[in-house]
Amino acid sequence: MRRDVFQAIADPTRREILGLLAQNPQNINAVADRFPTSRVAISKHLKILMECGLVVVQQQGRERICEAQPEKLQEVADWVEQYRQFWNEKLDSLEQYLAKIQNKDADNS
Amino acid sequence: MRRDVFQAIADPTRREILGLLAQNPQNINAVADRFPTSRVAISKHLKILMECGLVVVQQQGRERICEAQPEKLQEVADWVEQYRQFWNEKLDSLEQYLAKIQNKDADNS
DNA sequence: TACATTTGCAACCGATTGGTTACACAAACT
DNA sequence: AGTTTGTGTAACCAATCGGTTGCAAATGTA
Repeated sequence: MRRDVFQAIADPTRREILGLLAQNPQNINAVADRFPTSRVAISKHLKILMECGLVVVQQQGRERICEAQPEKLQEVADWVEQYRQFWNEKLDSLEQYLAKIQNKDADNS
Repeated sequence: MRRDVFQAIADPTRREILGLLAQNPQNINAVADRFPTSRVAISKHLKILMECGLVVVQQQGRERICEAQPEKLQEVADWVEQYRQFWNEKLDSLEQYLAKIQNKDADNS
């Protein structure tokens, strides 16, 4: 089952989990304790995050320490970035428009 | 029904639609013609993109011209950006590590 | 007026999603 | 040795998703 970063971060719980793990790595139960849902549900979310490389796990005895690996978010950043120019241009022309009508207003006053 | 930008861009077809509309605005049938799926399916995707503000529509007679409004991607950019420092730090320490073992290697040669 | 085009909406469908409970099992304490 | 702790897996469930077909309605055009 091929996992996709965009799909992984679509769920707000998974985004929150990534936030927690970025602050400090911790085992699965510790993560699950922070949410109202069951351990199994969180475990499934973690599995998805692992499958797309946003989280890595390190076995330590019976515990599995999960760590955030947000480099994979680069793919998302790149995709968004291609629209940056697009919306900056629109904002620029809006600014020019606003500047123009402000000047006009000043002329009329 | 509250739509969320993260959920909207999770689907590859919707990301592609946004790409098409960023190149040039066009009506719903024109978009649908670019995909192997039915018009209704594309129409549903467009509805989701509209509901979260990534696409705006302008009625023109019987046609509805769809236009990309990628400003809403700022929310995604902001979320990703908060992890930038995190992964830059990791890359930095990797670089330092690589530099270190390279020096060691040079010493040994 | 008759016809073609563009679109929305309702009903349906199979697959996926996010969740649950129940059970199993190895690692670590007492 | 017995018990607690951390985790995986299987079976199930309701809701959502991405897709379909069929029909209706409004706007253009011949």
